[in-house]
Amino acid sequence: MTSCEACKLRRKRMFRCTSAGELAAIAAMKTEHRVVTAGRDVIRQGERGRIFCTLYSGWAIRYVHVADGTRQILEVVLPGETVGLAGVLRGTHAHSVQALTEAEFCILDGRHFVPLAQQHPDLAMDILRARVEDERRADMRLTALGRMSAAERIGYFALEIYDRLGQRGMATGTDAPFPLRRIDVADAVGLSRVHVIRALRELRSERLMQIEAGTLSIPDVGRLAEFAGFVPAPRNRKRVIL
Amino acid sequence: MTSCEACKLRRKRMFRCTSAGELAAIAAMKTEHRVVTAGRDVIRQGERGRIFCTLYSGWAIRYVHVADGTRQILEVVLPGETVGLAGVLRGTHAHSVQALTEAEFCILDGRHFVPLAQQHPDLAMDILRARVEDERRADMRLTALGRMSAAERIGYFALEIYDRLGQRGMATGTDAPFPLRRIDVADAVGLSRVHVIRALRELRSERLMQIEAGTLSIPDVGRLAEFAGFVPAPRNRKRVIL
DNA sequence: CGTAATCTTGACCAACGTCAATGTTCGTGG
DNA sequence: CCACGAACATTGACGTTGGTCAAGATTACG
Repeated sequence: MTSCEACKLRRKRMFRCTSAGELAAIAAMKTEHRVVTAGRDVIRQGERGRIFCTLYSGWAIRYVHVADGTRQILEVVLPGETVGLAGVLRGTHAHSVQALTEAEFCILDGRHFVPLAQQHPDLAMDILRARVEDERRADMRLTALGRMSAAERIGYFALEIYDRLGQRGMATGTDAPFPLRRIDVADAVGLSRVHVIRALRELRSERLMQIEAGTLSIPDVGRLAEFAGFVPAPRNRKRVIL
Repeated sequence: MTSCEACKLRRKRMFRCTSAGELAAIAAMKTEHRVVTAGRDVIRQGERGRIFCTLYSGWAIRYVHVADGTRQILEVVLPGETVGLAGVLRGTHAHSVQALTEAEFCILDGRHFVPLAQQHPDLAMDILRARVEDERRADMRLTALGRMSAAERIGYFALEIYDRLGQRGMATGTDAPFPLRRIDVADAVGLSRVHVIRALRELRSERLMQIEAGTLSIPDVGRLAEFAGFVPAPRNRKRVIL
């Protein structure tokens, strides 16, 4: 089991340094290092909020099941992000978490969270800061669904992910990995699979962006950002990692 | 100026009791009790995050300005809810807050927040809990915009507000105050004003809900909830109030 | 009583969803 | 190496939902 002390993720520049005391407490919370194949749920909507987890490698999504049998993808989860904390604090997970590619998760014991946060006020404050940043992203996604056209929504969605990949050093030049299928994009931006294909054709013909063979290409980030009304979040502060 | 110690809101059953020490610290953070007329902004998108505030009475909205001149309403703010904390922690307010009716706000000094939270870990934890609950609501709103029809979205939106009004004792029987205009509903659920009117006609003809003369009527909450896929949040814990 | 704001309706149009057929990619077994 | 099937992507035809525009109707308020 990969130990928190040896964790390569937490050395990345985008993440906050963790004091020795905090690190020990986080390590004590870790119960399992779970490797999951693509398509597997790690957390299921409705489950008791016993665990939460940090994505160590690979891609995942946070989604809800909708009454008519479809789903709404709430968020794409990238390495270093923690999911399921809400379910721990509320008692029940209100959404599922699924691996999109083969992925590794650090499984954390929810019972340890409250004492940990109370004994480490700095850490607790940075967790709050991270949620506040996530809240802003959620606000922007809501705005995209409420007020933008199909092509703009997709452009916005791609840019948000591209930006977050860049922070992790996972985007090279104009390209970034992008393992989502058309149906995943559709379920994230609130469109049908077929219409996503049509909007992607439009975006490609305008040379704004392209998704091909699991790779997202954005020839000119500024131009796509203007088209989609995307404003990157300021990076004034490093993010906590649990 | 209404003092925090004499605050009537915090006596409501839905809110958590505040210890004497916490109350003193919160009172020290309060810089102003501001009465605002309908339509006035209390926080403006782009502003430095110097202040945040708790709505004491009246209704407000949290919204963002969209490039094409329209707006997206992110949330309806009800008495006892705090807005702008994200702007304080991020440095800049990413959204505006506007009074929808004449409203009273407790204006709080953002500089005092971090020390307050660190000296009162229980309070900090309850703030985190409140945000986690808000996150769930945001997830559900996203799902409504992404996957539901016009009438369902409006039904969902109305029920969410009706439920929150109920917690505050502001809904009587089948009725609740509802000062939003058609255009406000439209900007909240991502539709045009005209289409909101059409969907409301449908909802009224099905006797699911009605908005008339500033009053929302829901003859049968269960039936509307089924129609709109609304599941009320469990009320296992009281909410913090700042 | 008059004016401004908001609501309502109908006509028309654009965006998006649905369905069905075809193409493409990729892994598997012969 | 090839044949086959499964999963996914793509396209076109067509239907539905929701947006836009413009003209009254209603309400609130001075």
